[in-house]
Amino acid sequence: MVGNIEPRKRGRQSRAKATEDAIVEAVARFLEEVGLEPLTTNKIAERAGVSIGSLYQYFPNKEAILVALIRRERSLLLADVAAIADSGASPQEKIERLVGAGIKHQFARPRLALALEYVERTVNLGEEAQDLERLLSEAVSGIVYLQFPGAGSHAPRDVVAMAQALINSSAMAGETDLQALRSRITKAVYGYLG
Amino acid sequence: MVGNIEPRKRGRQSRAKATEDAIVEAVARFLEEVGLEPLTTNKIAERAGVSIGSLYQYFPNKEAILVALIRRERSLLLADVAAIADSGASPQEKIERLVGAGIKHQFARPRLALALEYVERTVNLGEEAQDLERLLSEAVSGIVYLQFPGAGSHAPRDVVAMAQALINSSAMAGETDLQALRSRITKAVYGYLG
DNA sequence: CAAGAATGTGAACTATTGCTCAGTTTCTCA
DNA sequence: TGAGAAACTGAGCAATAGTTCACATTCTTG
Repeated sequence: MVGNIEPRKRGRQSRAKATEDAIVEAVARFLEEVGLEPLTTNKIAERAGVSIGSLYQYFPNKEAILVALIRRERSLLLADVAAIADSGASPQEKIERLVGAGIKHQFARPRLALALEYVERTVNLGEEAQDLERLLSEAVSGIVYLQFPGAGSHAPRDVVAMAQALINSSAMAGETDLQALRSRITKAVYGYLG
Repeated sequence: MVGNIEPRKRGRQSRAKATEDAIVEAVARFLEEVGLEPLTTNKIAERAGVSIGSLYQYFPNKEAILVALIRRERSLLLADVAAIADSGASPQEKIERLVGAGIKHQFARPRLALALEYVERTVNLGEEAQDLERLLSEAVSGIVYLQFPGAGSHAPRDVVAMAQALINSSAMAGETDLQALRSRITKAVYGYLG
């Protein structure tokens, strides 16, 4: 299952793009509803409403589809985080918004976010997905050090881990009061950093 | 009446117990060194130095071995946590020790702890493993509310999630200064609760 | 020791996996 | 319109999965 993770063919027609998207989205839904272990290429194709042959026209193997999904999700989050970093808001405001972005992202598809958390550590992300991860990490670090210049070297990593854990825990418990969650996280983060 | 006056013939059980333990431990090592997805019953048997037939004499299927492993690990942690809860220490001291127990547990076998975190959410834990989980959760709740009687209803769950995330993050980054980690976690916990 | 119980063995079966490929359908555009 | 390009199809292949079972070995005990 190790190998090239690039699409075999660059889709030129919109039909191709739609098929590719359908495949990635099918994996997302399967991870949400069933799980990682029973995920097979044939089931992916079936859910996507596509033949198994088509699937392998767009992805060289199963892992590549997971990586594409990770890339898709990470891009969404990165866009929000980058916008916050580049905004003219105060450092404190940026941190607040960062927490909000994390909540929004994970609450959008909680089970998917949880499943991908494991997949990300398991799968060999390609260069592109690793770049996203790096950009994301740098953006967060920048914001954290802006507000807490004296924070330790693992502060950004820890803050992300903490927030992620709190959000997950809350989402899986079915909470809906996101304002309350947001203030709990902010409290924990400032307690840790300040 | 089979009043369970078990003679417990020495040799009769020790060989069987050793085989069962070897199987469970083989899974633990495989999860640490390789991962969940490539885990197969034949590989488990091979690592345990046992035939595949023997494996199925002790466990009805692969999942059951994972559950047995989870039970083993949870029991270790529960023993420590219960001892802390039953000790005569002050509430604050109990919280300190609780954090210490979490660190000790996850740092003992970090990769295993991480892998099991995912498995626990995936696999259907039996009644016995669920009981352990419940007891653990109750013990932690008791300690948390002792020190923070006014804490919200999800405080114990959140504190555990936070601490777990910080420890994981630290362990996977290869940190060794456990005292520093402990104080960081305590800070985050008190920041969140206080 | 003898004999039954407990424990251990591994070839082999079935189902399923990831994946291929020879061929068909649909689209594009001169 | 028709012919080449793009997209799609699905039966089927080799590999591997989980699991079974008929049999061998080792232990316990009268």
